[in-house]
Amino acid sequence: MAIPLYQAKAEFFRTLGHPARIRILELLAERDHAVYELLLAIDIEASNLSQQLAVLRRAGLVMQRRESGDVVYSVNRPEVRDLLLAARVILRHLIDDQDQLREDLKASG
Amino acid sequence: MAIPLYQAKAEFFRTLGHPARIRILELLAERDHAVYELLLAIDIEASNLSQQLAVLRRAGLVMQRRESGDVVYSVNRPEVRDLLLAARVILRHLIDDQDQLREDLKASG
DNA sequence: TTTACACATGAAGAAGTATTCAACTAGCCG
DNA sequence: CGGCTAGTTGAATACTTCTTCATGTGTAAA
Repeated sequence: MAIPLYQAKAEFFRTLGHPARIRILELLAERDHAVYELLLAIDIEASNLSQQLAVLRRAGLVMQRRESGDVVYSVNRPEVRDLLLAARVILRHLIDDQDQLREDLKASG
Repeated sequence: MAIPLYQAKAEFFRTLGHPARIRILELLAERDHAVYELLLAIDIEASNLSQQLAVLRRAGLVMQRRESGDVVYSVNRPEVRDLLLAARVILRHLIDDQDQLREDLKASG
């Protein structure tokens, strides 16, 4: 095996690099969700949702269980919440920067 | 414009989803580096390195300046460090989980 | 057991990203 | 200025990842 660590990191970030997977994680960070709930919230095809859930499962980020009829997913690593938060902070700054740039251009042009 | 936020987040994570870019950010999180230093540390072609630096620049994560002859890069958003740290923590757990699984398999098989 | 529903999987074409090569630009020194 | 070195860019091909569709599996109710 022995995958270099920086490659594992890159793979990990790529796992997060999809709009549907981000939404899934954010919903699951709030509380556990059944598949049909995710389906209602996310607006993609059922089979696509399954694929994305499979990606997250393979990465070890979420877990599946069966509960009185339907399949319920939960976040396996609570730290995911911290990560999403850290990302949100940076993104906020990046977007502010962009807005600032736009302002400056408007003012000078 | 008006890109949904979860899409911006996904894009942001994809920006980090490349081994070379991770290494660049980690090196720059430590201290500023000239391009030739990155080149020595990372072992990819110069033009490839430039491409990856361009990706990070476009994302607004790093900055370029010229300093007595050579081009020096620095991290634009100090919070990147927090993010990389949060990722490291999760990754550590994920890898531990995997190891544990391997152990269990070995013990039971 | 048969039917029905909810979810998962495999495979294939479409879409996106990486790596490489060749050509270009910016700054520096003779 | 002319040529040199360091870094960047664009474009082409190779590689990954997405999305969709057809099919498979599991559970529950009839």
